[in-house]
Amino acid sequence: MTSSDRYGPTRMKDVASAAGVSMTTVSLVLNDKAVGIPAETKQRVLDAAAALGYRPNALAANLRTRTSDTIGFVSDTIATTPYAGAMIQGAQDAAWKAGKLILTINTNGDPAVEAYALNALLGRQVEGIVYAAMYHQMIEVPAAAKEVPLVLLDARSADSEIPSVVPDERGGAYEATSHLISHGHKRIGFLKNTASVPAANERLEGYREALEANAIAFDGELVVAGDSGLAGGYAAAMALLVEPHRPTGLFCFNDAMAAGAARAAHELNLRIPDDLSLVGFDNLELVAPFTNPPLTTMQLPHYEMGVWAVEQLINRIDGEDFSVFHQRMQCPLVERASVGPPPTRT
Amino acid sequence: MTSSDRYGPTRMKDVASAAGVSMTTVSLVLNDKAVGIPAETKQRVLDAAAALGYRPNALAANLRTRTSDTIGFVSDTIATTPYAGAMIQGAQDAAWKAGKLILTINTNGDPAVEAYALNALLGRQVEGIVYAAMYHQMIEVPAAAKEVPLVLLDARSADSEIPSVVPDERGGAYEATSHLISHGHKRIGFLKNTASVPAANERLEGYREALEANAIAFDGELVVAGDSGLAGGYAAAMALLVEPHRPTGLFCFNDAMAAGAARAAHELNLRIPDDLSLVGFDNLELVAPFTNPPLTTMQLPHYEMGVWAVEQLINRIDGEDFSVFHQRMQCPLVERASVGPPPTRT
DNA sequence: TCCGGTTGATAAATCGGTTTAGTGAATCGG
DNA sequence: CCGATTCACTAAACCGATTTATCAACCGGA
Repeated sequence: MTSSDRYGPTRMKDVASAAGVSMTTVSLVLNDKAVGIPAETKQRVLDAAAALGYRPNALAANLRTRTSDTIGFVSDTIATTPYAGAMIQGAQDAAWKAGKLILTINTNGDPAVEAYALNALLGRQVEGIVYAAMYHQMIEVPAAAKEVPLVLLDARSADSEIPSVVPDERGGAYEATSHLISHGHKRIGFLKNTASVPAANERLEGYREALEANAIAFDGELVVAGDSGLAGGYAAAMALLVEPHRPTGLFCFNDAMAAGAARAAHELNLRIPDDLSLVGFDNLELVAPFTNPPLTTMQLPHYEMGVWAVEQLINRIDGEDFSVFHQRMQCPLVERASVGPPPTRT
Repeated sequence: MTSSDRYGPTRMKDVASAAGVSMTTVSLVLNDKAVGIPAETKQRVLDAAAALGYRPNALAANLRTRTSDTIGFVSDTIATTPYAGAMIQGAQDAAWKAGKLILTINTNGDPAVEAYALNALLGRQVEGIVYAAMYHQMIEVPAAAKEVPLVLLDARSADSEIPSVVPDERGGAYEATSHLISHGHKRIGFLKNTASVPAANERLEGYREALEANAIAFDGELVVAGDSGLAGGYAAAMALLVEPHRPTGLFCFNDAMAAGAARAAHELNLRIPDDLSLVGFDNLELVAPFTNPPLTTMQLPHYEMGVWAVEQLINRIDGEDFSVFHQRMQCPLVERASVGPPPTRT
């Protein structure tokens, strides 16, 4: 019944002949560039397109316009962290708002895969690339990635020309420590982790700065390192809590360590928050709310970072904004029930 | 210095004139379809392509070949569950192996977004669509999605023509219960959740079947419902454990409820696993290993489901396999330390 | 009647590849 | 030595859109 008895989806040509106009007219109408086309013709085109169930072939349009409305999302690892979801969600929401789709690839940290992946993305004419790490780290970006606008997500590069967004670790640590101080704590321990990641050093700095700002002397003995899991937190906390002059508050590198600290406290018959106050970091959605008592902690702004990265990328794609090169995203405090005033006698 | 002094990336035409051959030859060589082309010419083309840093425009190739090497991944929600990562990872790995890229969109459950998203994907000529839910559920698939091969991931549809993969809830529950039975437990409770999702009913069935298979009478009083969080598990377990003839083993709808049950046990001074054995479900990566003691639980095979979905999709795209319509993926038991023999006197 | 300007539209080039249909020269069988 | 293959390669059509350049018809004014 259609004008051409061809197998396959309807093309613009089909719409054109159905409406009795040229392809040019159809294109103009469908893209709202129909400046001099009378409403009657316009409607005829629209009707024909609807009747035929016409769906433009984006590949063809993109080829001609040399665009793709697609951005690449390259990550080293997706599955092994619970943070990934929020970051991707943020990135997608921002992309969606700008009418762009996201091509995702995760490389599992394999440089060969990475090179191949970048080629695949660039071959598909992605307009920009978000390069995401699943925890705050320094990375080296392959040269190929720099062929299009590029933004680093939860990672930084030695190349300062590449915009990046990471959590404000120092600020978060500062606020966490200040939170304890504001409740009256003076002896505050820091459970740091042994790994040498940016987060570790910066959170320690934030802790120190908060003490300093409140005229509390930094005491190296109150900083104990452990591995960043529950066991490490348990061990580190235990070391501090058995001391006679033990701290009344603990700022922990992350929620897992905080959970370990809580376990140590339970074993020592210290009640939380009555005898010991605890602040974690990360706000793990399935951990922090469910410790006993629920853990006060700092939220890692993964969603917001994802949004920022894509927005920034799109600004660069549009050639609008090149000003901000390095964003530190604030980590908000999530108050639950693990912080209270210190016990009256220490 | 190049043959054409044009701005922009090098095209096949450039490679052709650099190598002194036609575009046809270049295309043939680069796509390994060069049947009758002598090695010398082939090498000249390869060298020219390398020298110019030629990267084929996939959009153009795809337009001509009417393919896209792209599949769409539509999900209702990504961020709010910790499972998403593994599913996406599985899907990506399988896609990657087949040389395809994944366009991801999440709709947040909004039907308008969904319709728009499907149009965007189909417009980009995706070869197939994976439709993923973030927990096992029944869904209705928009008609548009059926225009290309389609596979449901962690979801089922009333339309039995659509292949789907979901966890084998019943089998998992059967194995979990059997695990308790094999340790000698006879009075086994089931903490079910109140929501009416497929997982709930099927896990209850698996529990009953395991009892039956081992000649243990089903006792409705040992099944208590609670909300699917920690609080619900706590309340439900408490109700069972204060009874004089309390169960010695508990199969819990999920790990969060199991954690709640553990908390209830602690309060009642019941030791795990000496006084009470516990099996969870989901193997939440940040919960199950860190309860005290670590929780024996059933793993949801998200990665494997992701792989299966894409493999199945690709089979259908290639027109190879249309046989399997509904896959139930086994949930393996993850043994930790929360199950032991029942106490000698109950 | 002729001219300049607007209106409403279109033919054809183009994007960058793939693929079909050939072409001219060399080789081969008889 | 001649027709038939094979070899090595290419010109041109094509995929399905966008965009440029152009055109016919009409209108008002000189």
